[in-house]
Order: sequence, then structure tokens, then C-alpha cells
Amino acid sequence: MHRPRKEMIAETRAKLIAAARHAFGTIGYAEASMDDFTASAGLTRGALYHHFGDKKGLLQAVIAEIDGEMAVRVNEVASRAPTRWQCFVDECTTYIEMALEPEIQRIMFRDGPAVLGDPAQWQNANACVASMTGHLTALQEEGIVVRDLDPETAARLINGASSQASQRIANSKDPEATSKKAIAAFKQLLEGLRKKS
Amino acid sequence: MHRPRKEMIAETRAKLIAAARHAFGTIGYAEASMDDFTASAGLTRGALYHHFGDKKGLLQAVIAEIDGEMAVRVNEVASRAPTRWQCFVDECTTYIEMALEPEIQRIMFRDGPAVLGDPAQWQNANACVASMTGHLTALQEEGIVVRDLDPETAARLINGASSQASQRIANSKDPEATSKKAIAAFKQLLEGLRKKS
DNA sequence: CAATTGGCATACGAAGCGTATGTGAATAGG
DNA sequence: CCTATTCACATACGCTTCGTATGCCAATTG
Repeated sequence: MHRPRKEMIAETRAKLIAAARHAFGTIGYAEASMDDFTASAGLTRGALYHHFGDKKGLLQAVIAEIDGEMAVRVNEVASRAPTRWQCFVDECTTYIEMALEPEIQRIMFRDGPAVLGDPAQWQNANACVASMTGHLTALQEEGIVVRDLDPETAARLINGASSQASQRIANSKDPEATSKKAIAAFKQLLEGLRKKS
Repeated sequence: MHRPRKEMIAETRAKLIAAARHAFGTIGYAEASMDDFTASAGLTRGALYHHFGDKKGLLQAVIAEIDGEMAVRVNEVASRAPTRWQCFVDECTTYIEMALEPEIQRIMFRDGPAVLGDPAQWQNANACVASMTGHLTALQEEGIVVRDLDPETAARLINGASSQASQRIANSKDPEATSKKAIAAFKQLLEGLRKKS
């Protein structure tokens, strides 16, 4: 019994992150009162400032957690594809699906960039783009994707298109139909990357 | 001399919008104190609340103004292209160029969506996307762009990719080189829309 | 068992925002 | 030309939120 201390600390960190994640994901970062959501975790702002420095620091922690989860899901999907191109496309569509969740959309694609700036500059949250970049590079070497293309740049552009696709689906009256249209348009764009052998 | 009154009102509105636009574009919406930037316009928050209801209302007005300016620029470029496809591509690259300006990037692509939600839902600011949608539709009818594609959806996706491209360029160490790479990747994506006759 | 670390709460001051209210000038009606 | 009313805008107030400074208590260390 030499670790209850460390465990308690980890637990309060986790509780704060969970409470903040819920608040940020529902009412949004700006509207989320630190007093309120720390209290909902049975704590006060004192704990928050101690562990994360300030509200932004807590947002970073939340983002890092979500990014990790997204990377796991993307990798799972990627491991189940017959070809590498299919693997790449599946990754992208999975990305769109994930971005459909209000919590992810709000935190990762709206409040996050507004508060912390360009996502490309986030150190702790680049797993998904890194994966896509890797696949693009490999696809280039295999001669499937055109050569004169910077992989990371392309991955970022695709990322931008993905998040737009998700927003469009999420805000649609008829999500099913919109989803079909958005994914179709998205795949069409991706075709532009292929070498027309 | 029956209109000095109306003129004064329009002037204060314009001064508020200008001051807010500058503040939002530099330090950002959240950090911009209403007391500060209204004072910089020689006014107080009283005028702001009277004309725009609240801070969000003023942001909407700023966005409407910027959107109008962007539409003008896009249309200028579009009117000087030999072919319609070229016209479409030029519009897109112009869009990227405009998004390079810090003020536009900050207000239209970061703080705007975070505060007001999905840009697709903005009533007063859709001129650019509308133009692109129109061109895509025409290109489909001309048989240049693939048919099974929802034009507005495609326009939105392209929009997302554009803004990512701009961010990448804007935050780059070597903007010139990054710009080349980003525009190349972007055009490559657009190729996916063309019919491979 | 004493000393010290450090995790977290409490207390305080400073902004910022929204609303309610006030004021003076321009318009409209007689 | 004079009065009444509107309305653009300023002022004043209370509330909420944030950041910092301080204090306390439990757990670790020697």
C-alpha cells in the first residue's frame, strides 16, 4: 500500500479532465464555468490551477486525451483493409465519422483551434494526421499516388475537407442522405491524388 | 439638410464595426474588451448594445462586411478567366490567398465558427461558397466535372481544404515554399472532380 | 516521531459583461 | 416657432468569472 497517494492524484486529474471534457463538449469552452465543472467533479478551481495551470492547459489535456482515442480508432480500422489505398480511404472516412460526434466536433474542430490556434502546431495531438501522412508517403512509393505532392500538406488538406464534411452531415436535416453525398464528394476529391496509370 | 441624423448613425455603426474588426482580427474575439475597442472608436458599450444587441451581434456584422469584400474579390478574379474550369480554379486559389490575411483567417475561420457555429448556417455570409457552387453546377452541365456530385457539398469540402492550406502557409517558416506545396496539393485534389474523358 | 513536501481549498481583487436608467439633441406636429 | 416625443448613446450598478495569494491537512521521508 505505497501508492494510494499517486492514485488519488491521478484520479483527480482524470476527474477534472472528464468533467471539463463534458462541459466543453456540450456547452462549449467559453461558456463552461471553471467553478461549475470543477464542482461537478467534487473539486474546486484550486485543483485545476494546481494541475493544469489554467483553463487553456486543461483544454490541452482534454484534447490530448481525445486525440489518443481517435488515433486508436483510426489504427484499428486501418489494420483491417485489404489494400493500402483502401486502408487510406477507410482512415479518412473513419475520421469523418468520428468528427460527427458533437463532443469531438466541438472540442477538436471549433473551440480547440479558436483557443489554442492552428491544430498543426499542437504537440500532443497529431496522431491522426501523422498516420495519414505515413500512408500517403507509402502510397507514393508504391506508385499509387502521384509523386509531386507533399504528404503532410495533403493530409492536412484532406483533414480540412473531412471536418467540413462532418459539419455538413451533423447539421443536416437528413443526415443519412447528406452523409451519402458528403462521402461521395469526399472520395471524389481523393481520386485526384491517384496516379491515372 | 434633412439627413445629418441618419448619416451620424451610419457613421457610428461603421466606426464600431471598424474598431471591432481590428480588435477581433488582431487580439481575437475572446480577448477583445468591449470597453476598450468601443473607447478606441470614441464611443462606449452603450452604442454597441443599442446597435448590435450584444458582442455576438457585432461579430455577425463584422463577418457580413468581410464576406462582402471577399465576394467582390472572388468575382473580380472569376471574370478574368479564359475557361470556366480555369475560372473555378482561380476562384479557389484566390480564396486561399485571401485566407492568408490574418484578419480574415482569425475572424472568418477561427473565432467566427467558434462563436457563431457552422459557417454554412450563417445567413449573411455565404457569397463565396454560393459562387463556387454555381460554377460547379455549370461545369457539371458542360460535362467537365463528374455528374454524381452535390455541388454545394463539394464547394464546402473545397472550402475546408482551402482554409487548411492557408493556415499551413500562414504558419510556415518558409511561406513561399509552403505556398507552392499547398497550392499544388490543392490543385491535385481538384483534379479528382474532373471527368477523365 | 518530527519535519517537510505538496495536493487542494479558501479568500480576495480585478475585469468583463448585460441591464436598467438617464440625458440631450434631433425630429415631428400644431 | 414652440412643444412634445423619439431615439442615439452614455452612465451606473450588480453579477459572474477569472487569476493569485494564502492557508491547511494528509502523506511521505529520514
